Amino acid sequence: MMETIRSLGESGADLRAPAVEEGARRRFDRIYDTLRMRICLLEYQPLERLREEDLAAEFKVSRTPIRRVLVKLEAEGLLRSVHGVGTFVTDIDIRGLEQVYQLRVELAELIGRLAPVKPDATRLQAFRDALARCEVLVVTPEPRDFSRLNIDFFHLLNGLTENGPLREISERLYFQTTRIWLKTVSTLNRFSLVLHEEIRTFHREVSDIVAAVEIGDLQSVGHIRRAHIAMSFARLRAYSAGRGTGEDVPS
Amino acid sequence: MMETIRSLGESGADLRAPAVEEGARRRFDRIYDTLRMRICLLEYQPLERLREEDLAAEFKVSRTPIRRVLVKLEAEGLLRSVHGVGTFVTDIDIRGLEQVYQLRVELAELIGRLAPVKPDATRLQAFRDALARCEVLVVTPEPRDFSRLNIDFFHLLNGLTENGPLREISERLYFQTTRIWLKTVSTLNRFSLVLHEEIRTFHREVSDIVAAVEIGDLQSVGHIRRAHIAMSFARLRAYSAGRGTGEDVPS
DNA sequence: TCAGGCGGCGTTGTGCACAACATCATATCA
DNA sequence: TGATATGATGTTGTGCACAACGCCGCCTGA
Repeated sequence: MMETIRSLGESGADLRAPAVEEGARRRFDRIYDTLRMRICLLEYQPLERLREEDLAAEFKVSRTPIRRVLVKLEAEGLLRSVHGVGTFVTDIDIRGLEQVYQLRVELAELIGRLAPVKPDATRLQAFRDALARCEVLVVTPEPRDFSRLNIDFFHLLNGLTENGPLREISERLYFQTTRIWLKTVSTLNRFSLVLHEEIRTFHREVSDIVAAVEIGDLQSVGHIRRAHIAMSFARLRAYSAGRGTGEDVPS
Repeated sequence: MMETIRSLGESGADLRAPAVEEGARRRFDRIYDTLRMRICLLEYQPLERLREEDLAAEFKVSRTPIRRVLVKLEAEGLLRSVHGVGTFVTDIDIRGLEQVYQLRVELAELIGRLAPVKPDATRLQAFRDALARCEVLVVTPEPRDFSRLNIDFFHLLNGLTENGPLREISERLYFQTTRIWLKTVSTLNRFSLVLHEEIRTFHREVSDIVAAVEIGDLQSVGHIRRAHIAMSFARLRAYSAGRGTGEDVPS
């Protein structure tokens, strides 16, 4: 979409500068991606306050372009600015989280049904690489690497549909939920135990999905994913219900 | 969601000023809603250029708050700013439009399945009012009134689910498609004929849906709506395929 | 006659100073 | 002592001047 506008002047200008100097749009995207990733990886925790001036100093720009990024992140539902008070990372209660998960469950199935793309050799190899990374994680659990693999794997799956709007929406909802999931799990006192279990579960999911991708059955990919997202939320709810009890945990 | 943040300082401040003077956020929303409605009603046509300074003059503010609104509209996919050139209303080709429609078809059914709300007396009356407005339109077709009724009826339907994220996404996709639909139809030389037919079709849809709402069968509402959205796109595609031929049209 | 460069013009992007606003500590009075 | 007003302080929102950028007409040379 938007081909007509893109042809107005971007196609020739994007490749002019090799990689070193960046235009306004490139800088904007860079800051936006950085901040969104920080929010998603809990470097900025929910309810944490961000100061425009600090960000401006860090990225070596004035407040103005920072504010542009913050406005977009606010439109995506990740931030909330309050005049005279501050800009805060949003939080979602269990009820709101359930709504987002319900939607993600349905959307997961759509990826296999709406404009699925037959994965080429490169993409297939990327899936196998993800599976390999997953197997490493099972042996040596690491929260941060797990989060990154989770994000990367999500993007791989998202690339299985050519429906652009579906991709955008799935990505948005994913970024909304994964950080809350991570936050809830990381505050458990059984954290390392739960993490290990979650990684093993994730490993099973990746195995199943990669197997389905190998034979080109994208519909099954959707069904597998749907089931895992639903179960993931069910476990999350169970975790937060029994939060802090630490029942039958040795250490 | 975001209860914790809302309690930081908004709840008390919103009701302090009765209605006459407006804070920053209120002004922002007003300008945003105005521009979005203009885009949706084709007051700003696709590919049309908007000048920040003109908008600033019209709304009696500087370019700064205008730019905030434009950034948000760009994030929603309705605008596209190009440095040194201008800000343009986006256009969607038939392929992109099909993707959005495919998604809307699926989402329509979800409204009846995810957190449906039993409509109260007030809401029910609103549905009956919409049906009445529709019956007036069948007699006296009017493009603008039809667009408004279409938007209002969409919001009524969207209110039938309590799933906030689903509402947001449906609304976003609706605003993306309805203006392209209107643009395509209005450029036909059989315009008035097609409009009349579309209004009659819409009248049948509203009748069916209101009947389903009356007996509280929201699942059926979703199914009816799904069918009508799909057929609407099929007709749209047929229109643009036979655009300008004017076959078997008397006048 | 035409190809290529170059400079004016209009638009969006940026930096900076100040206004508007919310919060909190302090003072002041009953 | 307590409650209320009030100013200090820090934050986001706004206005304005200028920079960066793209487009287009003109000019120059072959």
